[in-house]
Amino acid sequence: MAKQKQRLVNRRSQVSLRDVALRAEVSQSTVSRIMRNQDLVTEATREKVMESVRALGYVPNRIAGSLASLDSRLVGVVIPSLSNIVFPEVLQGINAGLAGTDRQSVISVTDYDLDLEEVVVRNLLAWQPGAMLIAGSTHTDATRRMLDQSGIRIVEFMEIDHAPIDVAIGMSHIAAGRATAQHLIARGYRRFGYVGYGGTADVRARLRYDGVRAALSEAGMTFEAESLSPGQTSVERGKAQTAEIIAKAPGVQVLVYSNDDMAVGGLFHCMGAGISVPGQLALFGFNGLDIGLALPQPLSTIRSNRFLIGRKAVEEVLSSPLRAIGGRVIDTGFDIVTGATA
Amino acid sequence: MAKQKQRLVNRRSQVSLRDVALRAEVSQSTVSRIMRNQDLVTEATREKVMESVRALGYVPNRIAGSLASLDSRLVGVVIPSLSNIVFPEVLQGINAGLAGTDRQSVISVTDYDLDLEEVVVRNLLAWQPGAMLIAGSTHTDATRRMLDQSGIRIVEFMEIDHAPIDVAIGMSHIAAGRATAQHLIARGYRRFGYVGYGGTADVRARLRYDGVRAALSEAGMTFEAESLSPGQTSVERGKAQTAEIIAKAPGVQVLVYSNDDMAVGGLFHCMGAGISVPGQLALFGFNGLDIGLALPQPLSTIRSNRFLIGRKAVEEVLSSPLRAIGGRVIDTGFDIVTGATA
DNA sequence: CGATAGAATGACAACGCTATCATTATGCGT
DNA sequence: ACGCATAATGATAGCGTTGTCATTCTATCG
Repeated sequence: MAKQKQRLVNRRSQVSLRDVALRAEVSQSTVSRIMRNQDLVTEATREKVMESVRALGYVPNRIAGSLASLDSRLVGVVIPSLSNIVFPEVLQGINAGLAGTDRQSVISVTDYDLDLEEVVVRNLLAWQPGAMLIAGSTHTDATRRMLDQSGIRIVEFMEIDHAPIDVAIGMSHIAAGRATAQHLIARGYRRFGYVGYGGTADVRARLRYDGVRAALSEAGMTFEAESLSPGQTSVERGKAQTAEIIAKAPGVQVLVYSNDDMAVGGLFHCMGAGISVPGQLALFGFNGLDIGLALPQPLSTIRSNRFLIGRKAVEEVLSSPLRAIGGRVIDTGFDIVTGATA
Repeated sequence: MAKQKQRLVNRRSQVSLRDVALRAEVSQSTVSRIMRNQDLVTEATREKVMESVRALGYVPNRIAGSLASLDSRLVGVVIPSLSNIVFPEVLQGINAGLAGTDRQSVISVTDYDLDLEEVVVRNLLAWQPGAMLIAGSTHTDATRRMLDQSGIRIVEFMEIDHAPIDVAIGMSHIAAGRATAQHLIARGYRRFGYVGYGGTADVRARLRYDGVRAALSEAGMTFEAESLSPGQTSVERGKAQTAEIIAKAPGVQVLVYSNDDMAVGGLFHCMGAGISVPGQLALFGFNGLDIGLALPQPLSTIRSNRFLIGRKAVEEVLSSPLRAIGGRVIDTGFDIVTGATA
C-alpha cells in the first residue's frame, strides 16, 4: 500500500474543479474549458456543468490557474501616495482601462520613499504581474534592475523628463514650470515668489520649480522670496505659508505654488486677510483640481490629465506583451488654465 | 525512454528556487527556508544561498507559494469609488494597518453598482484572500452568499446600521443625520432645506437624509425645499444646486448637504452671490474634509474618521482568522464640527 | 570514544489548475 | 453503410512553491 503524504493543514473544505467534475460526471478538462469560456463544448454539457457550479457554489482558484498557465493576469501599480488626490485620479484611469478585461490591478503605496518603493516593487513582482505601472522615473538602482530584468511591460507615469525603462507616459514638468513662468511674464508680472514643497522626495514638484526658475532666469528674473515646506502639502499649509511669505516679502506681485491645494490655501488666506487677488497679489497653482475651478474666483493653474495618463498606461501595456524597442515616450501634455487669480 | 510532456509556452526564463539551489549546492528546501526567514539554517549556508539569490536576481514566486501553502496573504478590498476622497482615506488606513505585515491588499471599485460589486467580489474571492473588506452592508443576495460561504473574515465598513455578516466597522449614518438635525434645531434654526444626492446608489447618504428627516419630524418640522441630484456629487454641483434652491425657497434658514464637497460649493456660491453665511443662510455638511476646515470660514459639518475605520478593519481581521460569533459591530463614532457656517 | 539527542539539511508529494496530447463521438459525402 | 474529417471530451504531466517526514551531521556526556 503506497504511503500517502497528507497535508495536515485545515484543508479548506473548498469546492474545487474536481468536485464540480465529479458531480457533473465529466472530466476536469471539460469543466476548466467551460469556466474559461473556451468554446468547443456542447451546450448540453455546459448546462450540466454550470448547474453543478451553481449548486456547489464553485469559485475558481485563480492562484492555481495562474500557476498552471504561467499568467497571473495581474497588473502591478505603484504610487507614492493616496492622500494626494491626483493619484486616485490616475487609478481611476487605470481602472477604466482595465474594465472589461480580465486583468486585476494590485496597488502599492510608497510614501515617496524610494527604499520603500524597492521593497514594494519586489513584493509586487513576486505576484508575477503581466505589467507594472509605476509613478515617476526616479528609482533606486536595484528597483530599476528588477523592473528591467522582469521582462514584463513597464510604464513609468506622470513625468517624461527622463529616459524610460520601457514606456513613459505623462507630461514634462520642466516644461510646465517654464510655461508657468512665461505665461506670468507675458501677463506683466515681474516680481515672483514661490510657495510650496521644498523637500527632495516629490521629484516632480522639484522639476516644475526648476522649470520656473530656468524661464525666469532667461528673462533676467528670479524668485524674490520662497517659502518651502519639507513635508506633505495641504490647504492648511498653503494658508500658513502664504501668510509667512507675504510678511517676508511684501513687494512680491505673484506667487507660484507647487500645487493647487497650497494655492487654494493661499487664496483662502487672502480672502480672510482682505488682500485682493490678483490686484494686490496674484496666485498660480498646479494640477487643475476640481476644487480650484469651482472657487468663487477660479484658480489660475496648469491642468494635467491624470485620468488620461492612467487609461493610456493600461492601453499601452494591453496593446502588446513586448516592450517598446528603445523606449517610448507618450506626452499627454498640459493646459494653462487662465482662471481669475493671475 | 520516458516521454516528457513539455510546455511549449515561452517558459519564462525566470530563475526559480531550483536555480538558486543548484548554484548554491543546497536543496530547494533549504533555499525555501531561508527565503521565508525560518531559522534552523546555519549562518554559513544562509550566506552561500543569499549570494546566489543576489547573483541570479531571484524573486520568489508568490503564486506558487500561495498555492503550496494554501495561504495567499492577500486582503481583498471593495470600495464604491475612488473619486470620493473618503475612500482613498479609508485605503490609507488599511495600508497603515497592513504595513509591516506580509499581507497585500487587492482593491476593486464598484461604481456604486451592486451587480458590478457581485462580479468584483467573485473575482476577488478567486484570489483566495485571507480576508475581505467591503464598503457598506447593502449587497445582492449572491454577493452576501459568496462572502458568507467563503468562510474568511469579512469586514463591512463605513456603516453599522445593518446586521453584519461578520464584523461591521463605522458609524451610524442615521444617528449622524439625527445629530445634525438636533444640533441645528438647538442652535435655533427652524426652516430647513436639503441639498445633495438624491439617487439610491449611495445608501449612506440616504440614511443620513432619513436621519435628519426623522429628527425634524419629531420636532414637528420638515424640509421646506430639496434639491436633489441623481449623479456624482461635486463642488461644482453644490454651487449650482445651492443657487437653485435659494431661488426656489428664499425663506429657508439653513441648508443641510449630503456631503462636504456639495457644502463647499454652496459656500462658494454664497461668497460669490454676496449672501452672508450663516447670517442670511447657514450651511451644514458631512464628512469633515480637510478643505472644509481650511476655508476662510470653516465649514460646519460632521466628521467621520475614515482613516481609523480602515485601520481598525485591518486590525480586526489580523487579530483572528475566525469570524466573530454572532457578528460584531465596532462604532468609530463621529464628531460635530461646529465650524462657522451654521 | 561510542552513544545519542538535537540541529541542519534533504527528498518528495501535494496544492488546484491548465496545456498538451490521446481518445472517442458525431456528422457528412458517396 | 462506410470511411474520414472534425468536434467533443478525457487523461495526465507539469507550474514553482511549501509541508511533512527522512536522513545526515554535530555537539555533548557518561
